Amino acid sequence: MEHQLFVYNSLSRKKEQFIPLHSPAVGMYVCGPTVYGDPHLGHARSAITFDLVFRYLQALDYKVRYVRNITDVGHLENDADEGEDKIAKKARVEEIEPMEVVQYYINRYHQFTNLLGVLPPSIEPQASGHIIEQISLIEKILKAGFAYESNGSVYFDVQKYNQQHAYGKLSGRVLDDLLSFTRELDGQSEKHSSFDFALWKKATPEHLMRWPSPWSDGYPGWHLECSAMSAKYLGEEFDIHGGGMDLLFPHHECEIAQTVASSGKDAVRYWIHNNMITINGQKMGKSLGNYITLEELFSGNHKALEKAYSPMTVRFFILQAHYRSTLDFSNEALQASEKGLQRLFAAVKALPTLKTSGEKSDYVAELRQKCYAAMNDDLNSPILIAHLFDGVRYINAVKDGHETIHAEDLELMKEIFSTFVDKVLGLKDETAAAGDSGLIEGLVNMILEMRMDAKARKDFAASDKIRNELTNLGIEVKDRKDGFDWSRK
RNA sequence: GGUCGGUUGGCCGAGUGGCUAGGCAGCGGUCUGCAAAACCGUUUACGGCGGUUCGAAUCCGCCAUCGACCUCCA
Repeated sequence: MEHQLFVYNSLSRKKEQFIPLHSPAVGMYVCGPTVYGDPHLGHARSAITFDLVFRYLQALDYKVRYVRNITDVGHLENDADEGEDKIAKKARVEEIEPMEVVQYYINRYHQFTNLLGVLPPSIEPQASGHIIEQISLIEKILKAGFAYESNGSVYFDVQKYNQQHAYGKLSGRVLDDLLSFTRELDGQSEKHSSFDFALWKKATPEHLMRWPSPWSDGYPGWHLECSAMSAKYLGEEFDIHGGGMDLLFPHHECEIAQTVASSGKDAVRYWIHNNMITINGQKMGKSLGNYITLEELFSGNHKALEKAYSPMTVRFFILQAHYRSTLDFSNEALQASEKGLQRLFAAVKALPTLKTSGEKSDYVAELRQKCYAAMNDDLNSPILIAHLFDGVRYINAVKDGHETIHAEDLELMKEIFSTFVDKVLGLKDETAAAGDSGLIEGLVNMILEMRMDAKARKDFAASDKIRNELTNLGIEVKDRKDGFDWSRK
């Protein structure tokens, strides 16, 4: 590979050069949503972060198998492996089948991530479709002696595991410290220790989602699906595992323990975690009740929203921050992104119309290098965007005749914008996309030509009337020295 | 209490031992019948206190403060 990509590995807490196990093939597993609620801004950040990784790896000519799971079973409502399954609860409350809940929210998730320009993963496995794999993994862990059965349920024996391996190495935790601070078990629990976690849970009689197993009719523990499905589709060892930072502990820590316990080795080479979205400095989350769903965001129908924000505005807003930083939500920030994105696309639209002349310059080639350098440095999309805005300034200067661009440089500039704006950042011009745009374009151009004639006659009453009418129809007109530009709002 | 991470100009948000991202907003100007856009210029920030250094916002220490995780959360 021509470029040296460095990514921050949560395990080593350092930026490391990314070297795939089997280049040019890359295996990436990302924790997807638990489908019991509408997707919100936090889901968008995770989806977009790993979409960026997916896209950039492909731009570097890697062949990526991107697996993103759907959690549709086993994710419990409360702590200590004692609560109700989230999806089962939703189904009970709404008096529908659990799988109806699952399907509904999968559809919603796909609908909204699609609007956000998130590419579908290569494989999107569901936990409920991989019960056999999960049971077989439990058997391996039992056989290796790192789990025990208790009243029809199976638990992972964290303390035993910790005697031979380092439990907590991903999140920087020390088991003894954890144990000394945690509350005592009440003696009723099936677990030997509070940090043991469920691999298999025996279903209560009223529990709807249940499968037969050697231990009981029941269902798998939440952490298990990722270990089982990543191994199935990416092998015992693979390159990247991603997810939100809030999954680092205990979810990913447990995954590591399960994998090491069953196979004796670590599966994941690079752990990548995206940071949270905050609102008024506080994490946006379901449990805090301060989250904004994507539907609300796109419609503006939420008390915290001054207006609706388009999917691309949201995507751009998220990409303007580095994925490992918290990103604070505010109307002001979203509106700044909205304006900035318009400026970016105005330049993209101007690009094919630029007149070429003058000498070749190093500027464009250097710009291209800077863009790659930004992405190679732990996928620094905000720096990439800053460089692209440099390019925007240059494009505008050429457009206004203050600067010249050689034909070869123009081609290179087009390539840069196509690669980075379209392919890597995945930004699409929403205003341009319409099925009948050909007809509309023709009509608007015709009307604006007539307005030009009116202007030439100094009939400003007519020309202003045309402009006002078009503005009312959502078409913004911008006069130029030698003609006009227009765009749909 | 433990672990980790922030604290940057009006707002968002990068980065860095010396060359002072970027976006948005503001101000002044160019252009324009007007408007918008664009362009040019402009406002020069890094929580506090010490230390290291020729030089620190960037490294170290202490303090303050905010947050994340330690229960489910992207």
